[in-house]
Amino acid sequence: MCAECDTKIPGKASDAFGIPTYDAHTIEEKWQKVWSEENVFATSAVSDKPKKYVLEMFPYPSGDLHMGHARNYTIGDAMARQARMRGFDVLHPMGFDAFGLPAENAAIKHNTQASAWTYKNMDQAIATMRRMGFSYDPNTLIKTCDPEYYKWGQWMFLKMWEKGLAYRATSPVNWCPSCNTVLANEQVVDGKCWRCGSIPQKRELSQWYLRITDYAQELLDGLDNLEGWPESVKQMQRNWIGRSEGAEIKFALAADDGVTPTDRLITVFTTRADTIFGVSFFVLPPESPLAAELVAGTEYEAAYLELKAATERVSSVDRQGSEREKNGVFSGRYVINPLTHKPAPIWIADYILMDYGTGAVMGVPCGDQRDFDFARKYGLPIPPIICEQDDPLYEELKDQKDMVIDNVSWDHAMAAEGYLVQSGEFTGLKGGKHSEAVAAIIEKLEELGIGKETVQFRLRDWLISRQRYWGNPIPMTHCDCCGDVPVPYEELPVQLPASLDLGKGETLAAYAPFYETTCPKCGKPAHRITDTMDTFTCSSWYYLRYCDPHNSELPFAKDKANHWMPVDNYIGGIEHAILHLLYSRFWTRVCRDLGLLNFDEPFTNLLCQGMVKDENGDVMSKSKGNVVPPSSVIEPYGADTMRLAILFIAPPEKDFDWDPKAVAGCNRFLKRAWRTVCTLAQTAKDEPFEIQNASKDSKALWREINRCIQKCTFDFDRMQFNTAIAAIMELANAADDYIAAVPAAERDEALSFICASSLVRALAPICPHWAEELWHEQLGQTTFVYCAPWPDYDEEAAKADEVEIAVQVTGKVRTHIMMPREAAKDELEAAALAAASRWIEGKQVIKVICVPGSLVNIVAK
RNA sequence: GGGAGCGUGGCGGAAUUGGCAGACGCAGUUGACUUAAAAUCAACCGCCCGAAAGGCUUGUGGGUUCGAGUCCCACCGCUCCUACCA
Repeated sequence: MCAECDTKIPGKASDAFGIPTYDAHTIEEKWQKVWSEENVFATSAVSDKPKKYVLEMFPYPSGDLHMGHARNYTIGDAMARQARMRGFDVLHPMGFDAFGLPAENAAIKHNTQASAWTYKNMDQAIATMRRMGFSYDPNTLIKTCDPEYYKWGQWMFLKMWEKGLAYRATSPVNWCPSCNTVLANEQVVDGKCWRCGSIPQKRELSQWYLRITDYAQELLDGLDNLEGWPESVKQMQRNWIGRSEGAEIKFALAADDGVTPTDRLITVFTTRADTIFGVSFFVLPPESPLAAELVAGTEYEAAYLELKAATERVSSVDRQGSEREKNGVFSGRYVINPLTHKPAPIWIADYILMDYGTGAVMGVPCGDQRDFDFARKYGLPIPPIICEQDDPLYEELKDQKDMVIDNVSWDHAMAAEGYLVQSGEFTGLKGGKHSEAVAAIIEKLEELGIGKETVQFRLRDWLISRQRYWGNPIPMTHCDCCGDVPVPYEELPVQLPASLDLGKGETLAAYAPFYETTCPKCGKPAHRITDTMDTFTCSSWYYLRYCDPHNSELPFAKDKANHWMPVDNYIGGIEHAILHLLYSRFWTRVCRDLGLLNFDEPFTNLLCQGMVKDENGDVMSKSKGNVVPPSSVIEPYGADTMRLAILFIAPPEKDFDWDPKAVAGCNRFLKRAWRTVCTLAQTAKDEPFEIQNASKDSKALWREINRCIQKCTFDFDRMQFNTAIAAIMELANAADDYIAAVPAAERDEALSFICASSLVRALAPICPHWAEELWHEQLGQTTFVYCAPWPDYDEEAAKADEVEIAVQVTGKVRTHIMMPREAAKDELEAAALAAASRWIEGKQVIKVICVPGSLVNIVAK
């Protein structure tokens, strides 16, 4: 910059001391061009070095990248670059999750093609990635909407079909009326569509599923071994899989007299078999076909139909929540309790779900709050069958022969812990989930052949059909005589037609050139399946394709996947804790069982980065108008300041509030450290440092260098970039102290070089352009700093010869003494006692604790 | 209702895992340079009392220990996830 008029002076500006100005834009453009031309980010050749696969979750190209992407990719890029410097073979790829509904909506709005919109956005995102200096191998750039990629998704679908892992079924599904498609269970978030927030409707449709429930137990067990995953994510997956241990129990339907058991059995699932003596009613959901059958043609039918209609009118979001009042009607029929042989009335109620367990529940108001609420509302009995041992009720009821059927003083169900009463031979046993009472009663039921121990999962099969255009077509045909017939492998991929006019409302289902086909089996005219696959199928295996991105024979070669996988560091947002991360764990296991690879888990270490919020701690959003685009930092300060700020302001897993002042502070540091390196470079010589003859100042700086690199190396390993940067700042401060204290002519040339080169290399993964420029122009290096070795450190050299020892008297720091680092315990003790004489005078020293190199605690009374 | 996590200066956050709390940075105060401002540089910067010596301090209360931000128990507060899942 010109000091007078603030315009930029072309060429290399420098100050009175011959130090060039730090001009971020010029050097960033310069090195981005060189890196690209020299193809320096190509994946390292497979060698005998250890491998490291660093992966950031690929973006959906909905526009340009935002701060969340910038943070995600900066973390990964720093990891990948440092791993390369540490001597790993590194795979660091990037691509795009390019199928999806926003492209269709944009195409309609702007009267263009979904593909055109998608490719344009991808180009823009690629340009921003380049401007950020990210080190992606361009050879791995996968776009999931390319036929070379989605062909293999279809291929794997067919393999799953052959193994029975893909199937078609008709069942009630979540239909989003705004997106005009069905949604997977995982995609109904808070009772709303995950994408648009509309409330899905239940529809009975024939849809395609992947059998993820076959892997429920394995997916659950696998979590225990994922030590590199955040506990919160593992817990979310555990909850989602939702394993419940319990029992299935058969209740006989009573004949019309209400007391005589018939042969017709109705099965319930319960986790609380111990409470079976407290069953005072029985409940079916309104959607239950059995419920409809029981009331058909009876006086109860009208009330039932009304309840059913009312339930259907209530949206699923309103039906959820325990606050909602429970509604039910009596069916007129009874079941017989298999242990008490007493009848219980069958009710039909809206708080029971058709698709969990067996779709029938035994009502135990004493042990379950929901059943309790329902019983109170409809005046059903609440027989006490469980209570605390110190409750007077316990003594009263434990030997009771005739059933006491209610205790009107109760206002809520009993807590889980308690002991059984009024429960026949089981009275006195401890009840609760997994209790001895549960075990005893299940044993009894099994003996009688009317029940068995069983495990229930909450996880449902993965519904992958989408009635949308911009996705991967399901490679199946339907023939009137042969049924569902797979498209032969040699005809893959089933190509998406490019010319669909979405603006005119054309859909795949109504587009004859797409759906008209012939049956691969019998050759007669047939109908192509027009559903496309959920985009989460595309993102469930992209990390495998990166290992072998151009394979035309297979999705990926087994040896390449086995070499690079699993991903060593996977970085992305917590919003994928269930959806993407669970699907990918499933898909990897399917690939394993198809013989495509040899491991179970795709991601060894997972880092969920926190959100980037605005200055007030609010989430950035277009509607709030508080979005800070990456360009607003890159333009004034450059990409290196942006990268430094993102990593320095907060640890990666925490949310961070955008603070423009702190960003300016990071830019200030880069400028200051630039001057520090340039100043050191003026007296630098690349030769070994001789510590023996070094001055006191030199020795101190040498120690700081080693301390900094040790700390930095440790912090990179645990991905705590904020403290790594703090250590680099400390070294820069120490170097400034050295420069201030020692005149240029007296500076140690070897040390000057080592210090400058350590600063440059330690910061290189974080601020690569800054480092590359100084590495070449100030330190005269000819290789790329990207390929330079990570600086070494000497643990011994990082320690001071003389250390300050804290002297405590009974746990309180009173004074400090300087001691040689290797001082023996008795020396330390003697020195400390002398130094602390003031505080221990007249007291008796009971004992002295010496922690070498740190402190002495004198316990005195 | 169930689960997970967190609580440290004015702010973001450190603390080598039981050993000197507050690293590093932001903000702030004072000074230098400047006609002035910005930028830059230097010093200060948890709270209280004080002339000094000192005392207090990691949400609150208790415990273990020579020693606790860190471990244990109880409570208070916040955040996220999940939910008529039987």
